[in-house]
Amino acid sequence: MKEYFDLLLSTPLFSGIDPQDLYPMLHCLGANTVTIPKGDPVFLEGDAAGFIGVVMEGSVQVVQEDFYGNRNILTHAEKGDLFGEAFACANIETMPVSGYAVRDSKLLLLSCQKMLTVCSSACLFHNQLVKNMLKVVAQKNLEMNNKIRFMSQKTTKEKLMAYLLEQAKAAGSSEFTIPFDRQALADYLGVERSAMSAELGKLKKAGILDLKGSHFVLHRT
Amino acid sequence: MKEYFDLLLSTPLFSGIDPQDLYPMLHCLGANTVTIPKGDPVFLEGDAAGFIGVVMEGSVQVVQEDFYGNRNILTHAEKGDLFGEAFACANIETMPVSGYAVRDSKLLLLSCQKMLTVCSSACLFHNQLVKNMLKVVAQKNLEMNNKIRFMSQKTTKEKLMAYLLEQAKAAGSSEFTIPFDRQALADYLGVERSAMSAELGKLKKAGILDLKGSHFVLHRT
DNA sequence: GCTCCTTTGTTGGAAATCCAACATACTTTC
DNA sequence: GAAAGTATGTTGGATTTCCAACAAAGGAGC
Repeated sequence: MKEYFDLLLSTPLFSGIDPQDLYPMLHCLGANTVTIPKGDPVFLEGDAAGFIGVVMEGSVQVVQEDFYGNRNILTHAEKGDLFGEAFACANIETMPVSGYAVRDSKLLLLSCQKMLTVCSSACLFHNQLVKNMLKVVAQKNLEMNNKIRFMSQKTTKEKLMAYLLEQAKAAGSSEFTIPFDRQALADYLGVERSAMSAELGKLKKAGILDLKGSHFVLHRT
Repeated sequence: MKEYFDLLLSTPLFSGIDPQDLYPMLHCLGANTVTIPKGDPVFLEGDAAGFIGVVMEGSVQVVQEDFYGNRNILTHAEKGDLFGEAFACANIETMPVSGYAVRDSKLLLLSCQKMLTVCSSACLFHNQLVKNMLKVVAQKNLEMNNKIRFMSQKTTKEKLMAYLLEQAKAAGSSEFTIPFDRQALADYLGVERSAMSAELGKLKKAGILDLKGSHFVLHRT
Protein backbone atom coordinates (compact mmCIF):
# COMPACT_ATOMS: atom_id res chain seq x y z
CA MET A 1 0.00 0.00 0.00
CA LYS A 2 2.97 2.26 0.61
CA GLU A 3 3.28 2.93 -3.09
CA TYR A 4 0.07 4.92 -2.81
CA PHE A 5 1.06 7.10 0.15
CA ASP A 6 1.93 10.07 -2.03
CA LEU A 7 -1.35 9.76 -3.85
CA LEU A 8 -3.30 9.60 -0.60
CA LEU A 9 -1.48 12.58 0.88
CA SER A 10 -2.44 14.60 -2.17
CA THR A 11 -6.16 13.90 -1.76
CA PRO A 12 -8.35 16.50 -0.06
CA LEU A 13 -9.25 13.95 2.60
CA PHE A 14 -5.68 13.72 3.91
CA SER A 15 -4.79 17.35 3.27
CA GLY A 16 -2.77 18.83 6.13
CA ILE A 17 -1.87 15.42 7.53
CA ASP A 18 1.70 14.74 8.58
CA PRO A 19 3.06 11.97 6.29
CA GLN A 20 4.39 10.19 9.37
CA ASP A 21 0.88 9.87 10.73
CA LEU A 22 -0.58 8.38 7.61
CA TYR A 23 0.24 4.75 8.23
CA PRO A 24 -1.13 4.49 11.77
CA MET A 25 -4.07 6.58 10.68
CA LEU A 26 -4.92 4.16 7.87
CA HIS A 27 -4.71 1.30 10.33
CA CYS A 28 -6.98 3.20 12.68
CA LEU A 29 -9.48 3.76 9.89
CA GLY A 30 -9.66 0.05 9.18
CA ALA A 31 -8.23 0.59 5.71
CA ASN A 32 -8.17 -2.26 3.29
CA THR A 33 -7.64 -2.42 -0.43
CA VAL A 34 -9.71 -4.22 -3.00
CA THR A 35 -9.12 -4.91 -6.66
CA ILE A 36 -12.15 -4.79 -8.95
CA PRO A 37 -12.01 -5.79 -12.62
CA LYS A 38 -13.54 -3.55 -15.26
CA GLY A 39 -17.33 -3.62 -15.29
CA ASP A 40 -17.74 -5.37 -11.97
CA PRO A 41 -19.69 -3.83 -9.10
CA VAL A 42 -17.86 -2.26 -6.18
CA PHE A 43 -21.08 -2.22 -4.19
CA LEU A 44 -24.73 -2.71 -5.02
CA GLU A 45 -27.92 -0.99 -3.94
CA GLY A 46 -28.95 -2.55 -0.67
CA ASP A 47 -25.42 -3.33 0.49
CA ALA A 48 -24.42 -2.17 3.96
CA ALA A 49 -23.30 1.47 3.96
CA GLY A 50 -20.56 3.01 6.09
CA PHE A 51 -17.36 2.91 4.08
CA ILE A 52 -15.52 5.64 2.22
CA GLY A 53 -13.83 4.70 -1.02
CA VAL A 54 -10.66 6.17 -2.46
CA VAL A 55 -9.69 5.41 -6.05
CA MET A 56 -6.01 4.46 -6.24
CA GLU A 57 -6.09 3.03 -9.76
CA GLY A 58 -8.81 3.00 -12.41
CA SER A 59 -12.13 4.77 -11.98
CA VAL A 60 -15.51 4.24 -10.40
CA GLN A 61 -19.00 5.40 -11.31
CA VAL A 62 -21.84 5.69 -8.84
CA VAL A 63 -25.20 5.08 -10.53
CA GLN A 64 -28.91 4.86 -9.83
CA GLU A 65 -30.86 2.20 -11.68
CA ASP A 66 -34.63 1.89 -11.82
CA PHE A 67 -37.03 -0.91 -12.72
CA TYR A 68 -36.98 -0.11 -16.39
CA GLY A 69 -33.21 -0.48 -16.50
CA ASN A 70 -32.55 3.22 -16.89
CA ARG A 71 -29.13 4.21 -15.62
CA ASN A 72 -28.44 7.58 -14.10
CA ILE A 73 -24.81 8.35 -13.41
CA LEU A 74 -24.42 10.32 -10.19
CA THR A 75 -20.67 10.67 -9.85
CA HIS A 76 -17.53 9.69 -11.65
CA ALA A 77 -14.46 9.16 -9.48
CA GLU A 78 -10.97 9.13 -11.01
CA LYS A 79 -7.64 8.30 -9.42
CA GLY A 80 -7.36 10.23 -6.17
CA ASP A 81 -11.10 10.91 -5.92
CA LEU A 82 -13.39 9.74 -3.14
CA PHE A 83 -16.71 8.02 -3.58
CA GLY A 84 -19.49 6.98 -1.26
CA GLU A 85 -18.48 9.51 1.42
CA ALA A 86 -21.89 11.12 1.64
CA PHE A 87 -23.67 7.82 2.13
CA ALA A 88 -21.14 6.80 4.73
CA CYS A 89 -21.46 10.03 6.73
CA ALA A 90 -25.25 10.27 6.60
CA ASN A 91 -25.78 7.38 8.99
CA ILE A 92 -27.87 5.28 6.68
CA GLU A 93 -27.88 1.53 6.83
CA THR A 94 -27.98 0.48 3.21
CA MET A 95 -26.68 2.03 0.04
CA PRO A 96 -29.42 3.59 -2.13
CA VAL A 97 -27.18 3.41 -5.22
CA SER A 98 -24.64 1.14 -6.87
CA GLY A 99 -21.00 1.60 -7.81
CA TYR A 100 -19.13 0.01 -10.69
CA ALA A 101 -15.52 -0.08 -11.77
CA VAL A 102 -15.31 1.55 -15.20
CA ARG A 103 -11.80 0.17 -15.64
CA ASP A 104 -9.72 -2.34 -13.72
CA SER A 105 -9.48 -0.57 -10.40
CA LYS A 106 -7.63 -0.65 -7.12
CA LEU A 107 -9.59 0.93 -4.30
CA LEU A 108 -8.97 1.82 -0.69
CA LEU A 109 -11.90 1.38 1.67
CA LEU A 110 -12.06 3.27 4.97
CA SER A 111 -14.50 2.92 7.81
CA CYS A 112 -16.51 6.06 8.35
CA GLN A 113 -17.55 5.11 11.83
CA LYS A 114 -13.93 4.78 12.89
CA MET A 115 -13.24 8.19 11.46
CA LEU A 116 -15.96 9.76 13.56
CA THR A 117 -14.99 7.95 16.74
CA VAL A 118 -11.96 9.23 18.59
CA CYS A 119 -9.67 6.34 19.34
CA SER A 120 -6.57 6.00 21.46
CA SER A 121 -3.52 5.81 19.26
CA ALA A 122 -2.07 8.34 16.84
CA CYS A 123 -5.41 9.88 16.14
CA LEU A 124 -4.91 13.43 17.26
CA PHE A 125 -5.57 14.22 13.64
CA HIS A 126 -9.05 12.83 13.67
CA ASN A 127 -10.43 16.32 13.95
CA GLN A 128 -8.50 17.49 10.94
CA LEU A 129 -9.80 14.46 9.09
CA VAL A 130 -13.38 15.30 9.98
CA LYS A 131 -12.93 18.88 8.79
CA ASN A 132 -11.41 17.64 5.56
CA MET A 133 -14.31 15.29 5.12
CA LEU A 134 -16.79 18.09 5.69
CA LYS A 135 -15.20 20.06 2.90
CA VAL A 136 -15.14 17.06 0.59
CA VAL A 137 -18.81 16.29 1.18
CA ALA A 138 -19.75 19.96 0.75
CA GLN A 139 -17.92 20.10 -2.56
CA LYS A 140 -19.61 16.92 -3.70
CA ASN A 141 -22.79 18.77 -2.91
CA LEU A 142 -21.79 21.52 -5.31
CA GLU A 143 -21.14 18.93 -7.99
CA MET A 144 -24.63 17.54 -7.54
CA ASN A 145 -25.92 21.08 -7.74
CA ASN A 146 -24.22 21.43 -11.07
CA LYS A 147 -25.66 18.16 -12.29
CA ILE A 148 -29.11 19.35 -11.26
CA ARG A 149 -28.50 22.57 -13.13
CA PHE A 150 -27.64 20.65 -16.28
CA MET A 151 -30.59 18.30 -15.93
CA SER A 152 -33.07 21.10 -15.29
CA GLN A 153 -32.41 22.66 -18.67
CA LYS A 154 -35.31 22.02 -20.96
CA THR A 155 -33.77 20.77 -24.19
CA THR A 156 -30.99 18.31 -24.82
CA LYS A 157 -28.98 21.03 -26.54
CA GLU A 158 -29.25 23.30 -23.50
CA LYS A 159 -28.24 20.45 -21.19
CA LEU A 160 -25.22 19.72 -23.34
CA MET A 161 -24.14 23.34 -23.53
CA ALA A 162 -24.57 23.89 -19.80
CA TYR A 163 -22.44 20.82 -19.13
CA LEU A 164 -19.75 21.65 -21.67
CA LEU A 165 -19.47 25.27 -20.51
CA GLU A 166 -19.01 24.04 -16.95
CA GLN A 167 -16.32 21.61 -18.06
CA ALA A 168 -14.51 24.38 -19.94
CA LYS A 169 -14.76 26.57 -16.85
CA ALA A 170 -13.40 23.78 -14.65
CA ALA A 171 -10.57 23.08 -17.08
CA GLY A 172 -9.80 26.79 -17.39
CA SER A 173 -9.71 26.29 -21.14
CA SER A 174 -12.06 26.04 -24.08
CA GLU A 175 -10.36 22.73 -24.84
CA PHE A 176 -10.91 19.77 -22.54
CA THR A 177 -11.55 16.05 -22.27
CA ILE A 178 -14.57 14.65 -20.48
CA PRO A 179 -14.52 11.39 -18.52
CA PHE A 180 -17.56 9.97 -20.33
CA ASP A 181 -18.23 8.19 -23.57
CA ARG A 182 -21.46 9.09 -25.37
CA GLN A 183 -23.67 6.62 -23.54
CA ALA A 184 -22.27 7.66 -20.17
CA LEU A 185 -22.69 11.35 -20.95
CA ALA A 186 -26.30 10.72 -21.92
CA ASP A 187 -26.82 8.79 -18.68
CA TYR A 188 -25.25 11.61 -16.71
CA LEU A 189 -27.38 14.30 -18.32
CA GLY A 190 -30.51 12.17 -18.33
CA VAL A 191 -31.12 12.23 -22.08
CA GLU A 192 -31.30 9.83 -25.01
CA ARG A 193 -27.95 8.85 -26.41
CA SER A 194 -29.08 8.98 -30.02
CA ALA A 195 -30.84 12.33 -29.67
CA MET A 196 -27.80 13.71 -27.86
CA SER A 197 -25.53 12.44 -30.58
CA ALA A 198 -27.69 14.25 -33.13
CA GLU A 199 -27.51 17.47 -31.10
CA LEU A 200 -23.73 17.20 -30.88
CA GLY A 201 -23.68 16.88 -34.64
CA LYS A 202 -25.79 20.02 -35.02
CA LEU A 203 -23.60 21.97 -32.63
CA LYS A 204 -20.55 20.93 -34.59
CA LYS A 205 -22.13 21.81 -37.91
CA ALA A 206 -23.13 25.20 -36.49
CA GLY A 207 -19.48 25.87 -35.64
CA ILE A 208 -20.16 26.09 -31.92
CA LEU A 209 -17.77 23.28 -31.04
CA ASP A 210 -15.41 20.65 -32.37
CA LEU A 211 -15.12 17.20 -30.94
CA LYS A 212 -13.14 14.03 -31.36
CA GLY A 213 -14.16 11.23 -29.09
CA SER A 214 -14.28 12.68 -25.60
CA HIS A 215 -12.12 15.69 -26.46
CA PHE A 216 -14.02 18.93 -26.99
CA VAL A 217 -13.16 22.42 -28.20
CA LEU A 218 -15.68 25.18 -27.62
CA HIS A 219 -15.66 28.11 -30.01
CA ARG A 220 -16.72 31.51 -28.79
CA THR A 221 -19.01 33.16 -31.28
CA MET B 1 -32.99 35.15 20.78
CA LYS B 2 -33.41 33.07 23.92
CA GLU B 3 -36.94 32.18 22.91
CA TYR B 4 -35.41 30.05 20.17
CA PHE B 5 -32.93 28.12 22.30
CA ASP B 6 -35.12 25.05 22.52
CA LEU B 7 -35.64 25.09 18.78
CA LEU B 8 -31.92 25.39 18.15
CA LEU B 9 -31.06 22.59 20.56
CA SER B 10 -33.45 20.32 18.71
CA THR B 11 -31.74 20.88 15.36
CA PRO B 12 -29.24 18.31 14.13
CA LEU B 13 -26.56 21.01 14.08
CA PHE B 14 -26.65 21.48 17.85
CA SER B 15 -27.40 17.87 18.70
CA GLY B 16 -25.41 16.69 21.70
CA ILE B 17 -24.59 20.22 22.80
CA ASP B 18 -24.95 21.13 26.46
CA PRO B 19 -27.69 23.79 26.72
CA GLN B 20 -25.41 25.84 28.93
CA ASP B 21 -22.88 26.10 26.16
CA LEU B 22 -25.32 27.29 23.54
CA TYR B 23 -25.23 30.98 24.27
CA PRO B 24 -21.45 31.43 24.29
CA MET B 25 -21.30 29.14 21.28
CA LEU B 26 -23.70 31.31 19.32
CA HIS B 27 -21.63 34.34 20.21
CA CYS B 28 -18.52 32.52 19.08
CA LEU B 29 -20.18 31.64 15.78
CA GLY B 30 -20.96 35.29 15.10
CA ALA B 31 -24.67 34.56 15.22
CA ASN B 32 -27.09 37.24 14.21
CA THR B 33 -30.76 37.15 13.34
CA VAL B 34 -32.48 38.69 10.37
CA THR B 35 -36.14 39.14 9.54
CA ILE B 36 -37.15 38.74 5.92
CA PRO B 37 -40.67 39.48 4.66
CA LYS B 38 -42.47 37.00 2.42
CA GLY B 39 -41.12 36.90 -1.10
CA ASP B 40 -37.95 38.85 -0.41
CA PRO B 41 -34.50 37.42 -1.08
CA VAL B 42 -32.38 36.13 1.78
CA PHE B 43 -29.34 36.08 -0.48
CA LEU B 44 -28.81 36.34 -4.21
CA GLU B 45 -26.56 34.56 -6.67
CA GLY B 46 -23.21 36.30 -6.55
CA ASP B 47 -23.45 37.31 -2.90
CA ALA B 48 -20.55 36.45 -0.64
CA ALA B 49 -20.77 32.88 0.65
CA GLY B 50 -19.73 31.61 4.07
CA PHE B 51 -22.77 31.73 6.30
CA ILE B 52 -25.02 28.96 7.52
CA GLY B 53 -28.72 29.73 7.85
CA VAL B 54 -31.14 28.32 10.38
CA VAL B 55 -34.87 28.87 9.94
CA MET B 56 -36.43 29.99 13.24
CA GLU B 57 -39.74 31.16 11.78
CA GLY B 58 -41.22 30.87 8.31
CA SER B 59 -39.53 28.99 5.48
CA VAL B 60 -36.84 29.50 2.88
CA GLN B 61 -36.37 28.09 -0.61
CA VAL B 62 -33.00 27.87 -2.34
CA VAL B 63 -33.38 28.20 -6.10
CA GLN B 64 -31.37 28.29 -9.29
CA GLU B 65 -32.50 30.72 -11.97
CA ASP B 66 -31.26 30.86 -15.55
CA PHE B 67 -31.38 33.50 -18.29
CA TYR B 68 -34.76 32.42 -19.51
CA GLY B 69 -36.28 32.97 -16.09
CA ASN B 70 -36.70 29.26 -15.36
CA ARG B 71 -36.73 28.53 -11.66
CA ASN B 72 -35.40 25.31 -10.23
CA ILE B 73 -36.05 24.76 -6.56
CA LEU B 74 -33.11 23.03 -4.90
CA THR B 75 -34.13 22.88 -1.27
CA HIS B 76 -37.01 23.87 0.92
CA ALA B 77 -36.14 24.69 4.53
CA GLU B 78 -38.83 24.78 7.22
CA LYS B 79 -38.62 25.85 10.82
CA GLY B 80 -35.60 24.17 12.40
CA ASP B 81 -33.97 23.35 9.06
CA LEU B 82 -30.61 24.59 7.84
CA PHE B 83 -29.89 26.12 4.49
CA GLY B 84 -26.75 27.21 2.67
CA GLU B 85 -24.50 24.92 4.76
CA ALA B 86 -22.99 23.15 1.77
CA PHE B 87 -22.05 26.40 0.06
CA ALA B 88 -20.59 27.72 3.29
CA CYS B 89 -18.46 24.64 3.94
CA ALA B 90 -17.19 24.20 0.40
CA ASN B 91 -14.91 27.23 0.57
CA ILE B 92 -16.40 29.04 -2.36
CA GLU B 93 -16.42 32.81 -2.58
CA THR B 94 -19.81 33.60 -4.03
CA MET B 95 -23.17 31.90 -3.88
CA PRO B 96 -24.10 30.06 -7.09
CA VAL B 97 -27.80 30.13 -6.15
CA SER B 98 -30.37 32.39 -4.53
CA GLY B 99 -32.55 32.03 -1.45
CA TYR B 100 -36.00 33.50 -0.87
CA ALA B 101 -38.34 33.71 2.09
CA VAL B 102 -41.52 31.83 1.15
CA ARG B 103 -43.29 33.33 4.16
CA ASP B 104 -42.36 36.07 6.62
CA SER B 105 -39.27 34.55 8.16
CA LYS B 106 -36.89 34.94 11.05
CA LEU B 107 -33.48 33.48 10.37
CA LEU B 108 -30.31 32.87 12.30
CA LEU B 109 -27.07 33.34 10.40
CA LEU B 110 -23.86 31.67 11.58
CA SER B 111 -20.33 32.11 10.30
CA CYS B 112 -18.96 28.90 8.84
CA GLN B 113 -15.37 30.06 9.07
CA LYS B 114 -15.74 30.63 12.80
CA MET B 115 -17.15 27.16 13.15
CA LEU B 116 -14.11 25.63 11.49
CA THR B 117 -11.60 27.69 13.43
CA VAL B 118 -10.95 26.71 17.01
CA CYS B 119 -11.23 29.76 19.20
CA SER B 120 -10.39 30.42 22.83
CA SER B 121 -13.57 30.58 24.90
CA ALA B 122 -16.22 27.94 25.49
CA CYS B 123 -15.57 26.20 22.24
CA LEU B 124 -14.55 22.79 23.36
CA PHE B 125 -17.62 21.70 21.50
CA HIS B 126 -16.38 22.91 18.16
CA ASN B 127 -15.46 19.38 17.24
CA GLN B 128 -18.90 18.09 18.02
CA LEU B 129 -20.30 20.91 15.93
CA VAL B 130 -18.13 19.96 12.97
CA LYS B 131 -19.23 16.35 13.23
CA ASN B 132 -22.84 17.41 13.38
CA MET B 133 -22.30 19.60 10.37
CA LEU B 134 -20.75 16.73 8.45
CA LYS B 135 -23.82 14.65 9.06
CA VAL B 136 -26.14 17.48 8.07
CA VAL B 137 -24.28 18.12 4.81
CA ALA B 138 -24.17 14.40 4.05
CA GLN B 139 -27.91 14.13 4.55
CA LYS B 140 -28.49 17.13 2.35
CA ASN B 141 -26.51 15.20 -0.19
CA LEU B 142 -28.99 12.33 0.06
CA GLU B 143 -31.83 14.76 -0.49
CA MET B 144 -30.22 16.01 -3.66
CA ASN B 145 -29.76 12.40 -4.69
CA ASN B 146 -33.47 11.91 -4.30
CA LYS B 147 -34.23 15.02 -6.30
CA ILE B 148 -31.95 13.75 -9.05
CA ARG B 149 -33.76 10.44 -8.96
CA PHE B 150 -37.10 12.19 -9.43
CA MET B 151 -35.78 14.40 -12.20
CA SER B 152 -34.16 11.56 -14.07
CA GLN B 153 -37.48 9.80 -14.59
CA LYS B 154 -38.57 10.14 -18.16
CA THR B 155 -42.17 11.27 -17.99
CA THR B 156 -43.91 13.81 -15.82
CA LYS B 157 -46.11 11.07 -14.39
CA GLU B 158 -43.09 8.99 -13.37
CA LYS B 159 -41.45 12.02 -11.78
CA LEU B 160 -44.59 12.74 -9.81
CA MET B 161 -44.98 9.16 -8.64
CA ALA B 162 -41.34 8.85 -7.65
CA TYR B 163 -41.65 12.06 -5.62
CA LEU B 164 -44.94 11.16 -3.99
CA LEU B 165 -43.79 7.65 -3.07
CA GLU B 166 -40.72 9.14 -1.42
CA GLN B 167 -42.86 11.60 0.52
CA ALA B 168 -45.11 8.80 1.68
CA LYS B 169 -42.07 6.81 2.74
CA ALA B 170 -40.64 9.81 4.61
CA ALA B 171 -43.98 10.46 6.31
CA GLY B 172 -44.35 6.78 7.15
CA SER B 173 -47.91 7.02 5.84
CA SER B 174 -49.78 6.96 2.58
CA GLU B 175 -51.30 10.27 3.66
CA PHE B 176 -49.08 13.35 3.79
CA THR B 177 -48.79 17.06 3.05
CA ILE B 178 -46.09 18.43 0.79
CA PRO B 179 -44.44 21.84 1.35
CA PHE B 180 -45.08 22.99 -2.23
CA ASP B 181 -47.93 24.51 -4.16
CA ARG B 182 -48.37 23.34 -7.76
CA GLN B 183 -45.98 25.83 -9.30
CA ALA B 184 -43.31 25.09 -6.71
CA LEU B 185 -43.70 21.34 -7.14
CA ALA B 186 -43.30 21.75 -10.88
CA ASP B 187 -40.19 23.89 -10.32
CA TYR B 188 -38.80 21.27 -7.95
CA LEU B 189 -39.38 18.37 -10.34
CA GLY B 190 -38.35 20.37 -13.39
CA VAL B 191 -41.61 20.00 -15.32
CA GLU B 192 -44.38 22.17 -16.71
CA ARG B 193 -46.94 23.21 -14.17
CA SER B 194 -49.88 22.80 -16.52
CA ALA B 195 -48.75 19.41 -17.80
CA MET B 196 -48.12 18.31 -14.24
CA SER B 197 -51.57 19.47 -13.21
CA ALA B 198 -53.05 17.41 -16.01
CA GLU B 199 -51.07 14.34 -14.92
CA LEU B 200 -52.26 14.79 -11.35
CA GLY B 201 -55.79 14.85 -12.70
CA LYS B 202 -55.22 11.60 -14.59
CA LEU B 203 -53.70 9.92 -11.54
CA LYS B 204 -56.69 10.95 -9.49
CA LYS B 205 -59.14 9.77 -12.12
CA ALA B 206 -57.29 6.45 -12.31
CA GLY B 207 -57.81 6.00 -8.57
CA ILE B 208 -54.10 6.00 -7.80
CA LEU B 209 -54.30 8.96 -5.45
CA ASP B 210 -56.53 11.59 -3.93
CA LEU B 211 -55.50 15.14 -3.36
CA LYS B 212 -56.77 18.34 -1.89
CA GLY B 213 -54.41 21.25 -2.20
CA SER B 214 -51.05 20.06 -0.95
CA HIS B 215 -52.48 17.10 0.94
CA PHE B 216 -52.12 13.74 -0.77
CA VAL B 217 -53.40 10.22 -0.20
CA LEU B 218 -51.79 7.39 -2.13
CA HIS B 219 -53.88 4.30 -2.79
CA ARG B 220 -52.18 0.96 -3.12
CA THR B 221 -53.60 -0.94 -6.05
C1' DG C 1 -72.20 39.49 -0.63
C1' DC C 2 -68.96 41.48 -3.96
C1' DT C 3 -64.65 42.32 -6.29
C1' DC C 4 -59.94 41.51 -7.02
C1' DC C 5 -56.23 38.50 -7.17
C1' DT C 6 -53.97 34.19 -6.89
C1' DT C 7 -53.91 29.39 -7.64
C1' DT C 8 -55.25 25.45 -10.12
C1' DG C 9 -57.20 22.99 -14.05
C1' DT C 10 -58.05 22.48 -19.21
C1' DT C 11 -57.23 22.73 -24.02
C1' DG C 12 -54.88 22.50 -28.76
C1' DG C 13 -51.13 23.12 -31.80
C1' DA C 14 -45.96 23.45 -32.21
C1' DA C 15 -41.74 21.52 -30.83
C1' DA C 16 -38.85 18.14 -28.71
C1' DT C 17 -37.99 13.71 -27.02
C1' DC C 18 -38.18 8.78 -27.15
C1' DC C 19 -37.44 4.47 -29.31
C1' DA C 20 -36.04 1.03 -32.41
C1' DA C 21 -33.67 -0.01 -36.22
C1' DC C 22 -29.95 0.42 -39.04
C1' DA C 23 -25.36 2.44 -41.00
C1' DT C 24 -20.83 3.60 -40.17
C1' DA C 25 -16.58 3.98 -37.69
C1' DC C 26 -13.38 2.37 -34.47
C1' DT C 27 -11.03 -1.56 -31.40
C1' DT C 28 -9.76 -5.81 -30.16
C1' DT C 29 -8.62 -10.38 -30.98
C1' DC C 30 -6.79 -13.96 -33.31
C1' DG D 1 -5.54 -8.52 -42.32
C1' DA D 2 -10.13 -10.54 -41.36
C1' DA D 3 -13.72 -10.97 -38.17
C1' DA D 4 -16.24 -9.91 -34.22
C1' DG D 5 -17.60 -6.75 -31.04
C1' DT D 6 -18.29 -2.13 -29.36
C1' DA D 7 -19.13 2.77 -29.87
C1' DT D 8 -21.05 6.43 -32.47
C1' DG D 9 -23.99 8.63 -35.89
C1' DT D 10 -28.48 8.83 -38.56
C1' DT D 11 -33.26 8.33 -39.60
C1' DG D 12 -38.59 8.37 -39.14
C1' DG D 13 -42.73 7.82 -36.66
C1' DA D 14 -45.18 7.54 -32.07
C1' DT D 15 -45.35 9.75 -27.80
C1' DT D 16 -44.68 13.44 -24.70
C1' DT D 17 -43.68 17.91 -23.40
C1' DC D 18 -43.93 22.74 -24.00
C1' DC D 19 -46.35 26.98 -24.36
C1' DA D 20 -49.86 30.32 -24.37
C1' DA D 21 -54.28 31.33 -23.55
C1' DC D 22 -58.27 30.79 -21.15
C1' DA D 23 -61.69 28.76 -17.61
C1' DA D 24 -62.74 27.63 -13.06
C1' DA D 25 -62.04 27.55 -8.22
C1' DG D 26 -60.52 29.43 -3.97
C1' DG D 27 -59.11 33.38 -0.61
C1' DA D 28 -58.45 38.06 1.10
C1' DG D 29 -60.19 42.39 1.86
C1' DC D 30 -63.89 45.53 1.91
